Amino acid sequence: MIDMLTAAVSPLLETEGLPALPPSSVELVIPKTPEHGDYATNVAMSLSRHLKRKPRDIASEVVKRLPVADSILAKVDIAGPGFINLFVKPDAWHRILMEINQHPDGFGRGTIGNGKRVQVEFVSANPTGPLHIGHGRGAATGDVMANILEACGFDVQREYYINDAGNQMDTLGASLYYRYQELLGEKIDFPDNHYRGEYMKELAVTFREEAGDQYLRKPLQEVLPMFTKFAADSILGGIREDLAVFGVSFDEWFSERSLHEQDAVTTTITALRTAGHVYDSEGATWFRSTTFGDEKDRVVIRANGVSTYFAADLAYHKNKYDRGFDTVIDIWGADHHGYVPRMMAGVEALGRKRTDLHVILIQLVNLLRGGKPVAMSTRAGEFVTLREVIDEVGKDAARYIFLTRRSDSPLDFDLDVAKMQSNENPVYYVQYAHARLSSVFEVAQERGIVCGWLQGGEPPDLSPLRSAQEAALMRLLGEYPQLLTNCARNYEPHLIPYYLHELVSTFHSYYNQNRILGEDVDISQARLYLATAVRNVIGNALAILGVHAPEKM
RNA sequence: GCGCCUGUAGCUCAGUUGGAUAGAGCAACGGACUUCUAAUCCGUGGGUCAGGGGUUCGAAUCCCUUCAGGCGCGCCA
Repeated sequence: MIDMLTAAVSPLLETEGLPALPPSSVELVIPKTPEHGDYATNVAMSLSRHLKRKPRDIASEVVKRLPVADSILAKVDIAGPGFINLFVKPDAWHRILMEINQHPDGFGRGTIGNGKRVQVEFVSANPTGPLHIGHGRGAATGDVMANILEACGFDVQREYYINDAGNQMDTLGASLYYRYQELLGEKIDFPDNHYRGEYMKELAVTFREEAGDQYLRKPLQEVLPMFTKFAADSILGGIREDLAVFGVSFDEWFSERSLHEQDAVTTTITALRTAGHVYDSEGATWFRSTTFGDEKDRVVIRANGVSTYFAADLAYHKNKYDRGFDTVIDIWGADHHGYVPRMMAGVEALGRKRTDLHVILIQLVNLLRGGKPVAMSTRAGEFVTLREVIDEVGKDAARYIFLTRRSDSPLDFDLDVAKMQSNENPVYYVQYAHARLSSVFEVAQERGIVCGWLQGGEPPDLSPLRSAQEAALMRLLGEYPQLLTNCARNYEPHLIPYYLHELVSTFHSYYNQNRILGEDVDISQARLYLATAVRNVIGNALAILGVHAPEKM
C-alpha cells in the first residue's frame, strides 16, 4: 500500500523539482471512523508546505495517479482539509488471511533488522541477593524486546552482566562470614552496611552443611575469598533458577571481573587517552565526557589508583562493540538515568554513533495487595522477591502485567488482581480468546467438519466474509506486522498487549454475534478460516510475550 | 540549585511521533446463557488532555513559562 502511494506521489514531486519523499512522510493511518475509509493518508497536507499549493489540489493530483481500476482499492475519496481516504476491496483482506494461514509462524516476521547484530543486556542484578519484583519487570521487558527484534530480522544476543568486582563482593563475603559465626554460637555485632537479609542466614546454614565448623573463629582476612566465592556462586545460581522459572534465558553471562583480569579497563583508558579523551588532574585520571555533551567530566582512575565502576563500564561497552554488535541495548533501572549521558559520551569517544547504544529505563514497580501498598524495606533487607511473585500469581500473569505499561512509567502491580480469574485481569481476557477459538475447532472436529487448510490444503471460498465486523477483524490482523516493526523501531514492547487487547475484544464481540459453526457450510468454512487466522496471530503475539496460549481454560 | 521523567474520565493507563468528533480497562448502573467456553458480549453515564502563552491549514503531541509529583546529581556500585 505504502509503495503504491509513494509511486503515485513521486512523479509529481519530480516535476516540481523537489527531492523524493522520505518514506516516513507517506504515512498510512487507520481512521477512527469507517466513513473515512480503511486507510487514510495525509501526504497531500504534508506536501502542501513544500509545494506551496492547496492540500486538496495536491490530493486530487495524487488520486488521479493512483491505479484504482486494477488494484486492491475499491474507492478513493478526498475529505476534510485534504485527507485521502482509501477503501479496500474485500479481496485484499482475504489475501491477508491466506498469508497468515499459509505461514502461521512466519506471519509478522519482518526483515528490517537485515541480520544486524543486536545485543540486549538486561537484569544484570548484582549477585548480592535474590531478584526482586523490579528485576522482574526488567527481565520481562528485555526478554520480550529481544523476541521482538528477532521477529524483525535482527540477530539478537541476550546478555547478563555480572557485577562481581569491587568491594561489594567483599561485603557480601563478610556478611556470610558473620552469619556463619553467628550460627556457630558466636556473639556477632552485625555491621550496619552489610547484607542483612534473611537469605543470608539461610545461606550460612547451607554453607555450614557443606563446610562444617572448620572456619569457626578463623580470621576474616584469611578466609574471606572462600566465603565471597561461595556466596556469589550460590546467589547467582538462585538468580539463574528464578529467571529460568520466569522463562528467561541468556546466551552469555558476562563477568565484570573478567574485564579486570584481561586488563581491559587499562587498555580502554589507554586507547581513550591516545584519542585525546583522557587527562590527569588532582591526582586522578579523568574522561572528558563534556566533549560529548555530559555535564561534567568523570573520574576513571581515582587518586588511590583504583579504577571506577564507570571505567569498567567503558571497557565493557568497548568489549561489546569489539564482539561485533552493531547496536547495543542496555536495560537499566530508571534511578540510573543520570548515568545515561556519560555512557553515551563513552560510546561516542569509543568511535561509535550515539544511536549504537540505546538505554531502556525501567521505572519502579509498586507492589499492591488489594489496592494497598505492600511494605518493602530494603534497609532491613526485606523485599518481595520475584520468585515469590511468580509462585503466587504465575509466570504468565506476571510477565503480561509487567508489559502493560510503557517501561519508563511506574507500574502498580496488584497481587490480588494478578491472581484473579476474572475480567479485571487482562491476561485471562486474551488467553480466554485463544482457548475459546481452540474449543471451536475441537467442536468442529467432533462434528466431522473438515478444515483442509490446516493440513496444507487450499483455503475455502472467502467471499462470505463481507461484514464490517469481519473487515475490521481482518484489518487488525493485517496490522500485526506493522505493529512488530513499530515495537522494534521505538523499543516499545508494551504496544503488544494493547494490540492484543484490541484484537481479542473485536473477536469476542464478533463471536458473540456470529455463529462460526452455523447451518450454511460455505459461511462456516470461511469463518473457520478467519478464526484460524485470529488464533494464529494471538498465538504468535503471546509467544513473543512469552505467555502461554492455552487450548482450554 | 541544576538535570531527566511524569501530569489525559472517579481509579489505572493508551494515544500509531503534528491529523478528522481524545480512546481502553476497572469501578457505577441496566440488559444478554436451551446455542461454538458468560473468564464473554451489548448498552448508559463520565473530559478545561495540570494552568497560561506561542509555532500553523491543524497541537494531548513541538517551543517557552508557571504549578504539582517522582528520580538523579560521589574519586559509591
